[in-house]
Amino acid sequence: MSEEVESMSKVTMKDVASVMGVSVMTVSNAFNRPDQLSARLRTDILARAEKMGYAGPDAAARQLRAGRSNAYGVVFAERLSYAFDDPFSTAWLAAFAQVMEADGANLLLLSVPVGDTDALEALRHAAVDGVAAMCCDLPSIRQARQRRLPTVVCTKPSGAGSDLADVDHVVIDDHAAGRDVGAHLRALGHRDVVILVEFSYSQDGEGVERGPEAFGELLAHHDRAATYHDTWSRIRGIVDGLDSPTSTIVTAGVNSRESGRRAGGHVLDRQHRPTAVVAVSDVLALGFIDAMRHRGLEPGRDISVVGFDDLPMAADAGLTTIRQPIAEKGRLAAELLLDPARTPRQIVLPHELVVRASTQPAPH
Amino acid sequence: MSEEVESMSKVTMKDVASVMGVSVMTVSNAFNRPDQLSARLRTDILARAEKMGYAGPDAAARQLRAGRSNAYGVVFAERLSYAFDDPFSTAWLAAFAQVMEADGANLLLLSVPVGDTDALEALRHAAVDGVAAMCCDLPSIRQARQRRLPTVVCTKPSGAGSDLADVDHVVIDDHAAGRDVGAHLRALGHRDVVILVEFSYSQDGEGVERGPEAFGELLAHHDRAATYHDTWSRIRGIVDGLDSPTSTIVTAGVNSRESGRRAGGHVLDRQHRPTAVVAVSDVLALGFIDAMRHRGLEPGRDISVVGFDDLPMAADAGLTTIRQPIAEKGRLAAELLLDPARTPRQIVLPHELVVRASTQPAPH
DNA sequence: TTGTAGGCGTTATCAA
DNA sequence: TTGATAACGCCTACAA
Repeated sequence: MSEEVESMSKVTMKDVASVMGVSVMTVSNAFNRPDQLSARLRTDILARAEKMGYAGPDAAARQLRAGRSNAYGVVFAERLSYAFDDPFSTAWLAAFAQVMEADGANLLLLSVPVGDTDALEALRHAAVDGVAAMCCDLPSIRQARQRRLPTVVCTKPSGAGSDLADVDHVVIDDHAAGRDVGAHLRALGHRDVVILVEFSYSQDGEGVERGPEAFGELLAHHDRAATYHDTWSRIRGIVDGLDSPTSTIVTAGVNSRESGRRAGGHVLDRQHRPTAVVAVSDVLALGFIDAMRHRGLEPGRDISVVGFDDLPMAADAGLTTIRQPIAEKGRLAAELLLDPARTPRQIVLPHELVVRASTQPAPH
Repeated sequence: MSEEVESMSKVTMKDVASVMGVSVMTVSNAFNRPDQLSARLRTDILARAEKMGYAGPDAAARQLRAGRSNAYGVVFAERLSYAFDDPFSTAWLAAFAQVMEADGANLLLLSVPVGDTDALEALRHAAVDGVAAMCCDLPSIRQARQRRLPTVVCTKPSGAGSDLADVDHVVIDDHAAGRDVGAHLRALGHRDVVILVEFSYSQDGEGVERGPEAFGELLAHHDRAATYHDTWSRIRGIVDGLDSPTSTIVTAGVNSRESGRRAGGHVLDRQHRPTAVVAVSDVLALGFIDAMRHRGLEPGRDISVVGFDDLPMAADAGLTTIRQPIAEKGRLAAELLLDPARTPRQIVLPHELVVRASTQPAPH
């Protein structure tokens, strides 16, 4: 029915303008400035544009002209499916999104797995006005900063890379939090502690244990690590707080309940059981508790268990944990991004040890 | 230290080129085509660019030039925090993201609440190569199509808007699913059924009831509705399956467990309790079960309960429900977007009534 | 109320 | 291996 169907190529403002016998500017105004032309003309132009198959002002061209995209990137070191599955992640995102949304800004989710150079390239090509990193590796942060984009991270890249010392951040003092946990367990008399961590240290597979003898090496690695800075700091803190070198580190592979359950199995089925287990996240800790219950063991009574984060389900499970203001982290990160003038831009939020039934005095 | 600090304005390729005494093209190649120039020159250019504060090729300009953004939009009719909180939503997103990720594409999350014209504008300005709508209102779909973007929806805009009849989609037959539920309950002898829905019909507040007399009006409304098409179809199906006009519709306000709990309270505390309750989502159904348990009632024994979706937690709760392939929906939506040639482009996936302990024969 | 000129920063093409 | 030119599609000035 439409007379002027363009047989090929994209219909542009110029086409619409020439067909209508008006200037390009008038067409532009018809779309963006209704007050700049007669209602009648505007209606005609819009109708004709529609009929011609004009798609409306091109977003990329408009962004180039405007110098901004109205979108903010969120970088994950993990696959995006993790971002949607993990309770910490979704809570952070919800808070971050709420602030962005209120400002009419959109979210661009970017997955940049450690070592994935293509993804790092994609980060370079993403049209965003700023970047927030909930958890990410050093190269991502460097990439974002090299692009001169406002950049906020939510775990501090401590130790490694002095070039990142001045990056904007919203964090907690993970080392102090770890120390609180260690001290708590020590006060309860625990001397034999397993630390359950999510990542794979070097080539360690799931369930691999590292005894005290490896701690020096581990902590040295900490300073060079490209990611997991919060976890490393926590571990260091836990060890400091325990003030005893008899802890063991067990790697779970990934940060999930299922993973914690499996790694927990390894820990529970070995000959010598610890009196306490600290997981570097609630999710892992809850998985460990699953493993305990599966074997008829009761957290607190048989083995004390501690997590990190204080997710809602931690309370339900009676899990002793470190509470950190997850939503506040997301909210502030978004606000720092939206308002470059806002200060301070390096924020350390308070954490709190929440003692519940899962930690009890060590036996004997 | 850097000699050539530009005092103001943005450093561009041209600046770098002139300082280096090479052409703009060479600088461009230094960034994008390492093989097009000597390694030596490339290194020099990159180093100088860095020192000059050049941010790297501008993403918007590059996208304009390339004609694509490598990002796909996901439109929600809800606030983004809902997208991260709701289990159905996160499951769909995880699957959708997985496919996109594998293709190196990014996700742009767009919240377009019903009636929010600004957000609709934002959708027009978003630089994306395609749009998927997990749940969204008609105007959003129209906007996306008007932009001539590949568009896929995951709930069919049935009835309303014949202009949308040919939109690509990945759906289930919600009406048939509803009918299965209705028939199941009817076979069990249930004649007095409450349908718990998430949205607010016209100005109805939370817990407002609509008796059979309003059904005609409700279903007529269905055909004009701008959103919630799946829910409307389900309701219509349930009523058809029950084959009796004695059902009542109760609105919960939003689709959340908490909301289902509260609306469930209204239903349970009224004088006349139904023998069965069908919620249009598992989340609502689980909330209703919470409300029952809170009053010492047992699902199935005291009141039969049915949900929709078959989330993992539905199985744990022994909830009879309609299983739909959530991840498959997300995966296929992404694949349709990424491959415009893929057929068929209107997919109806199978659903299945999963009968569990929460539905039992009606008393007496 | 409408039109004209110019540039936003890149990159494909083709020539040298 | 490198360079000049010409779009890409739009919108801010400013002029009429």
